[in-house]
Amino acid sequence: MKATEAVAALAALAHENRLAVYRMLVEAGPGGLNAGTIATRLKVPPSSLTFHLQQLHRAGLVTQQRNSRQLIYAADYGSMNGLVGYLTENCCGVGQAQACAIACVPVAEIKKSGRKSSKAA
Amino acid sequence: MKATEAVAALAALAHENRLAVYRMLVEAGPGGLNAGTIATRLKVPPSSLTFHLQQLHRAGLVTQQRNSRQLIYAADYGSMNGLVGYLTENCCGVGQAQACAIACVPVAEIKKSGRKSSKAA
DNA sequence: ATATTATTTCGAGAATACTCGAAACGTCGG
DNA sequence: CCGACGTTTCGAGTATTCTCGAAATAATAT
Repeated sequence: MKATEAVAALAALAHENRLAVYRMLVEAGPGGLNAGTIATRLKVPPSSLTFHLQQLHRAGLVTQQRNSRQLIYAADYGSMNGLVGYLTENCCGVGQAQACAIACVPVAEIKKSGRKSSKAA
Repeated sequence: MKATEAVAALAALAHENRLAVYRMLVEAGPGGLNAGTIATRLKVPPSSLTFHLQQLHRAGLVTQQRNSRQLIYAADYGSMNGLVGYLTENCCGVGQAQACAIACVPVAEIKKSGRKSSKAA
């Protein structure tokens, strides 16, 4: 992932409504949701929602697919993982990742062993 | 982590220079770097860099500490992990995370088993 | 005290992003 | 074909962010 792409993805997520949309889609799973459903749930005017969905789509974070009259949006998990990987790349230096392995994305660890018991931030 | 905090963190990272600063600090490790070093490496005017460092600091992504004349900035790994966790929360629904576990943040998996062989995004 | 270094604050112009109503566009049912 | 539905495009006003030189602040050395 290039820096430009990462910036685009982060900018796309850096807005209250868009972040809410994205998380809604992440939770919704591969089936996604249609635009109207999202607009209703978030109480955002259709034209505003389109604006935000386009930002997410252009950034590659969500996919768009037509189902007859409806447009289905779904989270693109690959790009999400790419972004997370980009942020944590070379954490604590290239050869010494072990030095602070606990600090560098222990999310998966937490998810595997226990529940969400340690809210880091 | 609240939505407002996440938006602030994402907005802080959603800029070419700031993302470069942040990744530089993530790679630098807990020791951090002083402002001047960052400004020199990125070829950004001091006043501009301060503006960006403040954004990162206010968002809680980096810590600030004075060392005599120099100000040392370091990545706050806890907040980074919190942000990543927030993005991937409830992936594919609360009770059915297993359904698409591979899609939901396999970053740690990749880091553990092999090298960076599969560039997701 | 004075100079030197490291960094921040101030300020104002330039650029970019956000909101949302009205109108247009694709799709389906009758 | 025509109406209804779901969604997007257009446009203009409003708000926010970015940039960076000049001046101010903090810390140290002579």
